[in-house]
Amino acid sequence: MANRIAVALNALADPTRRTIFERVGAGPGAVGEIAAGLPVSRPAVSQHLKVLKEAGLVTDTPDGTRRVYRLDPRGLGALRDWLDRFWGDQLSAFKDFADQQESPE
Amino acid sequence: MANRIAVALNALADPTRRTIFERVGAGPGAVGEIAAGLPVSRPAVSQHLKVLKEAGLVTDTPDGTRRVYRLDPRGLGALRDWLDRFWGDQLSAFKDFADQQESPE
DNA sequence: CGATTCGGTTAGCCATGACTTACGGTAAGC
DNA sequence: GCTTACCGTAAGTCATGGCTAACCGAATCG
Repeated sequence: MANRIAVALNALADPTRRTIFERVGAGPGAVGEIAAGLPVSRPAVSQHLKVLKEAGLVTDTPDGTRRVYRLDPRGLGALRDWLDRFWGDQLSAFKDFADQQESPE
Repeated sequence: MANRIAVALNALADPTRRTIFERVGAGPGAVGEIAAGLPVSRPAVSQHLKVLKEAGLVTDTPDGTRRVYRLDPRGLGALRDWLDRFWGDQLSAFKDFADQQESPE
């Protein structure tokens, strides 16, 4: 369970992979289509999609020789649940304090 | 703005750093206290805390020679907002489909 | 069935970053 | 003031992983 979070966070840590993920989030697409709008090669995109798939963040659907990728709500949901675990007492207590200090770099 | 997300996700991607983050989430503590319960050296923890701090995930408060770290709601909030952006039409539409298929590996 | 297109896989190179050891700096205690 | 405790920083080493180039498999079309 905790491992699920680890894999998901690790997957979203890479900038290129995050770009691919957001691209898929904007609408389903094939590997070639996604790679066309990126500065990396198609195999690189394929590798990234594999990582995202194993992280439960995207799913693939064969369509002839093509392969359409779309978002997978499972990974997103797990991440969200994990984040919500930190909305505890001390956090909301500190929230007021932080809102006042608000140091704009 | 998008950079804020990048830094936060990158910070949480490392297992050791995520352990430290969860430890801080369980309650404020000094560097030595946190390092005592981990298999890595104290400087390593210090470096990780620096990354977490720059990511807006924790804040530090001097207390004599000690330095107490606690959670920072800003980073968490930014991450949550970013995640919520993916709860769009296609995702909720796919949600039903996914619930039925539910392939338990 | 041969040619084409699309995608996943492998091998290898190279940059990033996590870790330890050693050091310097500051605040409390005798 | 001198020692002790606590922490951050610098330098250096080593493993992880992202990228490309080349190859192989599968499905469509003539």
